[in-house]
Amino acid sequence: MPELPEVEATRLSFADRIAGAKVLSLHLGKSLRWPLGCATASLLGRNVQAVRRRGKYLLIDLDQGLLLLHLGMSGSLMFSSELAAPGKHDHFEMVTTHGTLRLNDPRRFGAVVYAASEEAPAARKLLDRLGMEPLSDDFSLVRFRAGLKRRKAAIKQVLLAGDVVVGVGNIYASETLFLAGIRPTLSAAKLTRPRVERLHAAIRDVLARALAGGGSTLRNFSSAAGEKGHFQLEAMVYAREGQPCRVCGTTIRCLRQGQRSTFYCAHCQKT
DNA sequence: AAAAGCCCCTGGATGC
DNA sequence: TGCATCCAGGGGCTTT
Repeated sequence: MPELPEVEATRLSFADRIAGAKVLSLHLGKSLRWPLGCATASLLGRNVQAVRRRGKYLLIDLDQGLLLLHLGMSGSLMFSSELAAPGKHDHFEMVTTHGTLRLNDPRRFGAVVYAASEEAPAARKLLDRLGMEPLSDDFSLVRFRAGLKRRKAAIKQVLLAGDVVVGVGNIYASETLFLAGIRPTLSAAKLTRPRVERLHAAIRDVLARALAGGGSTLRNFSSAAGEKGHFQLEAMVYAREGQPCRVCGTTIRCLRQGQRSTFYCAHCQKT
């Protein structure tokens, strides 16, 4: 479910409401990807100061230390003062004076990790490798181009890896490459300047539009306030194998790159 | 340093 | 209806 727009929409849906809250209890059930990294009791009484995002990680700042939270493939958050009883896949719960934050994650690829600070090893291990934020000013054309220049791997996989630019998941990787008219298998280093320009614009455009639409995706999504997104952007290629390209009618193809599906139009994305 | 594979886990869809 | 197989929006870790 969550690529950058969904993670950001999730953040926006509860950041203001939880800010200033005091932690009353904290519970990590069936283990997620890693252990929390501290005793839950040690977090009681701390205050939530803000919720930030870095890549697909949510950073919950406490007055001392922070929680890093990742939704993985199937995670979603709810924040409310009136939640129903926890279900089978609710693996993390933090009760605060402003409401209860709960992580539901069937596949358990998600994570909740405590770090004493953003410079602590527990945080750096996860954050250090992350590339530029696509919706921020530091995602400049010049830096994007420089980042791609030193990568010989296929552009689709470089986008997905997240060390040049973060937040582009498997759906948006296919979609942005279609919009930019670039073949997913092309080496990142070999992209011509105009192609890099088009890709740069496509990434910003698609992610910004998805976010503006309430952070919904091409599939299901609801924010931590339980609101569905209203993203009406239709997939041009994703999951459309065998169907006609919406632009030229050519049959959309699917290929495997690094154990993930890639969809593209061989006519609109010639090289 | 970079790239390629592997793996974590559950559920839904599909096919026999 | 039951069972096996395949696939899924992520990403850290280990091996080349």
